[in-house]
Amino acid sequence: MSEYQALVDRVRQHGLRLTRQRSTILRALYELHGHASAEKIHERIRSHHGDVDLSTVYRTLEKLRDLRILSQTDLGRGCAEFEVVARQPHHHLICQSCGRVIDLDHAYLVPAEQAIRRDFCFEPTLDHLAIFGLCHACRRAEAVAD
Amino acid sequence: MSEYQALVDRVRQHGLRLTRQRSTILRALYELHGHASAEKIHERIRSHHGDVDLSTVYRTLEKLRDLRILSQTDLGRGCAEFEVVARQPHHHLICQSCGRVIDLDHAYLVPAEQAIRRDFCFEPTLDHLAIFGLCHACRRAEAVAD
DNA sequence: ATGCATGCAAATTGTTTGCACTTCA
DNA sequence: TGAAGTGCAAACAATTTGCATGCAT
Repeated sequence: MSEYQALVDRVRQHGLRLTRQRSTILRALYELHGHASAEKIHERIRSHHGDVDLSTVYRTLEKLRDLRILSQTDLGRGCAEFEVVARQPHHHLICQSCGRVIDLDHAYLVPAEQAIRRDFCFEPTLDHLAIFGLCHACRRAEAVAD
Repeated sequence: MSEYQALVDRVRQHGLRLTRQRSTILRALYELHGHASAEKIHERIRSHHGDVDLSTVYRTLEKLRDLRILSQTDLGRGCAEFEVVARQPHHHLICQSCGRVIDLDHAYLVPAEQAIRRDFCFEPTLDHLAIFGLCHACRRAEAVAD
């Protein structure tokens, strides 16, 4: 079963109706693999599939996020970014200076995650964290400038 | 020397002009201790001090953030929140269901921070992280509902 | 005095909403 | 059939910008 099919099935299982718009949005999301803003998804659909109203895109993304089929993250680009929730959570290091995005394996956060769960009975949604900072290159550049 | 005076000095040290607006914004920020949105700061100023244009508030906050005098965080309330950077970093657990905010000591993130620095030569700005999830009470409520 | 800062008003951007119409289950 | 979903246009809210004027250094 394709990954796309699996997505469609999950939507169905939650009792959502499978409309043309929804399957198109899922397809676009799958094709864009990686994060995508509502706007980007909308564009992709306009250029590769039929058309779906932007407000429908927003409504659908919100619904899928609530069902935890998608994760929503703020990558510091001034808009929400969505992604299909992976079996394996993954995170991002975002350089505040050059904008570079580095993938970060979930293993780095497991200790913190466990401690938080243990000490606060708080279940963190750590499937897609954004950590801002300075990358190697920009750190250097800044050191020189000082 | 008061904390407020220290703030003013830091602004000066960075070569910024100390205008009436800027010192008012710093004062409001100090008085509000804790996070505050541009809007909230603006309101505080209107009710307790003279008046400063909202756009000036935005411009100032941006500048102070760039100088790392302030930290900017997205606490999921649909607007940016600012806070004077503390000597001691601190973080927040935010319940996606009820909106409750729980303080999280920096110690929880030290291992991750060190590993990231070591493995990626990436300097994370971990002075104010927001971790979303479900608090104890909401976890329970959800378990019952299922 | 000069250039950084401000106020004002208008523009932008991302997102949400009301409502009549459509469509899937 | 009936509730859930959609398109459209309009409303919103947060933030940004252009430009003439003002003030700290």
